[in-house]
Amino acid sequence: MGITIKDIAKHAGVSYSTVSKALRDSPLVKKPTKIKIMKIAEELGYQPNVAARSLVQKKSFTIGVVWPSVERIAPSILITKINDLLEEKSYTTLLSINKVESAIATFNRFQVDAILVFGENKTVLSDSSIQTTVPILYYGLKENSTYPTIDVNRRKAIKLAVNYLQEIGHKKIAFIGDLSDVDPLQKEKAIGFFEAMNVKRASELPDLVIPTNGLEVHDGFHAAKTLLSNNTDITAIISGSYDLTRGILRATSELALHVPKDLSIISYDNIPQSDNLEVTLSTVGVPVTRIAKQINEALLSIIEGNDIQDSIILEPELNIANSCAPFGWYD
Amino acid sequence: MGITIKDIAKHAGVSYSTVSKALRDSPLVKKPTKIKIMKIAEELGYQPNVAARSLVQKKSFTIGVVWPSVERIAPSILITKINDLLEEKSYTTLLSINKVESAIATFNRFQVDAILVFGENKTVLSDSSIQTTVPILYYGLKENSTYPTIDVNRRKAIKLAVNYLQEIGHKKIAFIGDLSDVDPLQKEKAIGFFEAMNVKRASELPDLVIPTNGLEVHDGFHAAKTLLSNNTDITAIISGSYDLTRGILRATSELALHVPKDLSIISYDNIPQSDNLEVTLSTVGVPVTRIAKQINEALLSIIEGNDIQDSIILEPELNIANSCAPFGWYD
DNA sequence: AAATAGATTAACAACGTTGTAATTTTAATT
DNA sequence: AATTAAAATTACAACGTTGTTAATCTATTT
Repeated sequence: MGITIKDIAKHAGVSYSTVSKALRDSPLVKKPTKIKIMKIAEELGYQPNVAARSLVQKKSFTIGVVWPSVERIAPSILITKINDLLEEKSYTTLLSINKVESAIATFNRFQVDAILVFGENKTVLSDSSIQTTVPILYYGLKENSTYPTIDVNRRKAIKLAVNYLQEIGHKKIAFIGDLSDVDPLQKEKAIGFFEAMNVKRASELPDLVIPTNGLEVHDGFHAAKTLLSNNTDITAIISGSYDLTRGILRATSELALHVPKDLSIISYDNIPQSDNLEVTLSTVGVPVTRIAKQINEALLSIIEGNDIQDSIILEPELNIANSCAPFGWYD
Repeated sequence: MGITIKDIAKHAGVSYSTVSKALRDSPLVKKPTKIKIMKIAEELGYQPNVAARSLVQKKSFTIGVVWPSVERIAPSILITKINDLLEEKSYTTLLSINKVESAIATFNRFQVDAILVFGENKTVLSDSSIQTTVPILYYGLKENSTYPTIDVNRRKAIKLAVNYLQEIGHKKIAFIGDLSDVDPLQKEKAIGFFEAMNVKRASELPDLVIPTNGLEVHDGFHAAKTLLSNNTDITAIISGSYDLTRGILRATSELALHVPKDLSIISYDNIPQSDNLEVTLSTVGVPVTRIAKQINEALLSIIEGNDIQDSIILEPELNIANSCAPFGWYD
């Protein structure tokens, strides 16, 4: 069907091994022949056959990404970034939306060079259920997995936020986030809040912890409305995600509350601000670009066969912008 | 690295061609040997090498999906469905989030059996920029493409909704949707509304057409709030998407309006209702399961080499549930 | 002009699998 | 027990590519 190097060889009147070398710009072939061959390849619309190539090279220059939930928005920005970085190194990423085990099996059959698994909130899978000869990297919470993992210290992130707000004088600090048991990633954030506030559980701070049932904009909107109509003495809010924060801002503007004059907000997530919100957000978290870079490096490294140090926890940073101000600043 | 059929052959004391046949359950090998071989394969954790297989079979049992925007939620449900259907036929789907041209090139190198391109709102690409020997199927609006395309008659869908509402006595019918020029798919819906209402453009129905700047829940929420606080005589709303509808319902409940008593709603999109909204929605559109089935069939068909009739427009259907009622029904 | 080193090109095995043709084993018939 | 047909197994080429080794060409030196 497709054009092969043999077709090109015939057209060019050379052997097909010369064509192979020419196309990969080997120094073993003379410039003029190289140019001639490349031109013919171009004309014929030649596309190298990965199957054949990876069969002999045992390399496909492809990274398989296990992406069990296409529906989440947050990780999308991250995967796009990672994709771009890998493209620079002439790697291609391919996503699978199948169940983790079967996605990994598929990628093994395809002999991808590495597999990146996005830690799923629901399924924490045991290593034993996985069969792979391709190296695997996890992104997300490490539970009982022994595969190398990259994760963010979410707990510390929220603590940073609490501590900062306390330093600048805030006393009544609320937390809006998803506390549901199913998502360990979200739970980490809540625990960070509890620890920073010196309590053990949500019930000890009934007025300050507003659980949402998701991470969408309207979840934040509703939580904020509930919170702010009952508790007028709250001076600062920590939000569990970027989308929640957008909802919170929507609520404040509806209640005619000015940020940061009437209310300080620090948001988890450190993604480039796409929407034009009324204020630039103070955030806490690891910038996606940094996460992407780390994952990229780790991927490249495990491909080389260098076992990376088993687990990398990225430390969050605090970014102060215009959504928070010292307590009493405007009085 | 990986286990090959030759390894299995050695363990089983048979030739590797027997192993190949045994693993594909060929009638050419005796049952006992077959069983023995399969057990060994299982034990060794054998994974067939797609590269080698597709090299000789010229088939990879894989469908490449060009997925330029991982961030959209609506198509996610669809692709998940398609994935499931194809899995039944032992096909695997792999997504690429690269630019259309380069995604198609990648899939050609991988010798996938077919490529499914999700029509992107922004890029309407010309055929000439595409180099492919793998058959392509488009989902979405057909512009100047000559590739086979499957699309939904969005214009007619909205008309159906308008006509039905008129039949049951509604006069003041509003439309909430994205009218921005960048997305031809959304524009089609608006045109459907204009045509059904016998006007040429939005400006002729200033109070009845509420443009949103997106298709998210809060876009619907805001549009509905604007609409309903200015116009108390509106008796029915047609919504451009499922998410918008969710926002609209949020607004009505906040304004203490009862659906369908005070307001009838018909929503575009026909997806299985996951959230538990207060009412079951009357919808207009093509059920995702039907779209998925069509795409699935078309894909399988073009793989067989049967050129499908160039373009398939799916006709929408009206589903009446509890979110709309005849005008004056409750008086 | 012959010899030789260096540059360029060609030949060919290998990768893991499948399909076909060839061979061996088994069972049935005489 | 010898023949034969059927069943089961094996051998081997092929898929498109790469890397290594072998062959040829070119230019330089004598």
